[in-house]
Amino acid sequence: MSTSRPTIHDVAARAGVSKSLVSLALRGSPRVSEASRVVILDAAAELGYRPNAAARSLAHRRSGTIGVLILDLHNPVFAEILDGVLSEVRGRGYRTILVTGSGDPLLEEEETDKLLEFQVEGLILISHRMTPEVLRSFAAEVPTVVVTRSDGTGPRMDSVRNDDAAGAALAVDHLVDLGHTRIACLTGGDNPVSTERERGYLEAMGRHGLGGGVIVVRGGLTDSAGYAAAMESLTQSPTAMFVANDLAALGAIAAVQELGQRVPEDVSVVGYDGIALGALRSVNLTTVAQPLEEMGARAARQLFRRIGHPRARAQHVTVESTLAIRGTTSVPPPIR
Amino acid sequence: MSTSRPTIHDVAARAGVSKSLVSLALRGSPRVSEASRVVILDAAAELGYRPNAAARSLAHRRSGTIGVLILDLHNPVFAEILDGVLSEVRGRGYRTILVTGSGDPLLEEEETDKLLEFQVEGLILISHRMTPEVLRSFAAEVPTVVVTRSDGTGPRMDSVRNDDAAGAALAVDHLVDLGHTRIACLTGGDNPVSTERERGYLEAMGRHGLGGGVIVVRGGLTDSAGYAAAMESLTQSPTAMFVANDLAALGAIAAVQELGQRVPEDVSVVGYDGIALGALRSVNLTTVAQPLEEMGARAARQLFRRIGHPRARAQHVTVESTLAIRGTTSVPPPIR
DNA sequence: GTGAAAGCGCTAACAC
DNA sequence: GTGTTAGCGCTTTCAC
Repeated sequence: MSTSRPTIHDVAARAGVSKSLVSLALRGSPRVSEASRVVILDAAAELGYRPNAAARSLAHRRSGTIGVLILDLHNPVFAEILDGVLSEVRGRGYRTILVTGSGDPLLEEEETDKLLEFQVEGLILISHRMTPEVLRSFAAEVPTVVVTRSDGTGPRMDSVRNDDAAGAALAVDHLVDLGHTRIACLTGGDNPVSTERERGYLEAMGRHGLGGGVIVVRGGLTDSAGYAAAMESLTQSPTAMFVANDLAALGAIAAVQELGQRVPEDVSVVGYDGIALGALRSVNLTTVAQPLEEMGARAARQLFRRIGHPRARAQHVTVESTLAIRGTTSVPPPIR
Repeated sequence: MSTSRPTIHDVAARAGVSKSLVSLALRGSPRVSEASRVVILDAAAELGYRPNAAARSLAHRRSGTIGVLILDLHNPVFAEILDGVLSEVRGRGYRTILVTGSGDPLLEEEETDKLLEFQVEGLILISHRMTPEVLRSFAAEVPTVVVTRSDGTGPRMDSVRNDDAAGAALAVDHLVDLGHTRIACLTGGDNPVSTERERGYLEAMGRHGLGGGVIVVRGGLTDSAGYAAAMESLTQSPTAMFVANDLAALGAIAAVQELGQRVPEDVSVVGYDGIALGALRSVNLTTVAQPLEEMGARAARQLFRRIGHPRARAQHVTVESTLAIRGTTSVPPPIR
């Protein structure tokens, strides 16, 4: 019954010792005699004793947990970053509490609030959508690392990101190299990451003397948003598309094919992120690939560094993204 | 500073009232005068007071959280089930703690242990891999709902699943209807769900008089496992494949195409799960679709029912899966 | 080695 | 309405 979970007190009674000795024994203190250790551990096992994390956290004044906020469980990109985080966190004896805010700034703030109520000792925010002020107020309370953005700078706040504008330029350069000039940009909407990618596209187009022929269509970061944006962009007959992320790029490919055109023969498509799914031969998506797991692992390492030294200088890491040239890009079709 | 977070005591001092009144005011009790209410709320805001969940949980003797274990963040199927769970949980004033065990029974047990240490009031296990005994021991401590399996039955344990064998039969029937006889089954490995799907395949094949021509290849539940299994199965020239899940089916399609064959003209492919990605036109995967969100929502509802009535009879729900006929299946190629 | 006692931040009677 | 008091389950001095 959850109404009567055995406590340290019950264990002590059964073992015929004091509460404090049980506490010591349970945490493997060397100052406990072998005899009592055995008795206590046996009693605990027989009773099915399970420590109460709330009580421990209260008494110990540290929770031994870190909180992770992720944008959206549907996008595999976050699962891959999270893998990196978890592999670093495990083994340090910390546990992770995971929440999602689904891209809603208010919900995200609420969820992060709850994380702090749990007394997490650190925060990793993966693609959050909160305002800089909100972010700063969290970072003032607890060590914080922001992944995929660097906008919110401030004390006690580190970041890990890639250079989205530079990544976008890689994509555009590749398409221009292939001979494309009518290159559409399907944006990811109003969020810093997408805005940067769009800016990188615009700058690169300008650099190539194509600033007059840009095609920008507002989209989103999901497959269906990519589908819709691609449909809209196709009225302007681009020969190539640079899409805000891989998921949307998959949607864009669907749209192209649905209109009876082929990828890449009629329309080339480049995504962004480098999700594992894109590397599958049936998908074979050309994309700007971020080192996702590494980003997660670095974020976790930075966090523990800061938990150790709360007053350390802010550290902002920019990782290198690379162009993964696969099967969805080729030379443009002959002029029609 | 996390070393000096303001407590209810600080708020009381600043507002010039007692701790208990602060506690009452903060939880919106009507027995607090408007005047003190304002003073207290102001003081709390000025101090940046944030309640300590551990302390509240300890005093209140309920944590207000439920724990969810999911198999794998990489498979979108779990994100979709989780959507259903979260939409039910939110609004009931409960919070959710999410952990993953990555399919490792020991890790899963550890993670679930931690969930219980957090004093979660209920457990939703989505595709766990733990043994029935372990499962039962958890369910004995806390209301538990198992999703996608029903094997572990016992008191205080509900379940939501689909009939995997029946679903597999839908797939085989469809392929046989189209005229296929050389139908391979790419299994998902040694786990109850995959085993059931394989059994359904074998039974359906037998029912159609094809029991002598079964082709079973051991695979897994990831895209790369599907790819490898498909490669292996193709040495036996099947005209159709029933694959353990959608993710693996995507891998299988990649393999078929890589060998220069077309889907569905040369080889038909049927998946299982009904992930949103499969509905995309560029993917257009024929599959046995489970009502994923609904499964999550029902699991949450069952859990709250049981939290309310811990001794209620176990409730095992089987939801209806349907065949989504899309673009990866067609009649077999003419005999070569 | 072991136990008694104080206290972590909060809630919940019960007085006043 | 408001304050006092006694815990919730655990850790942690500090005696012995």
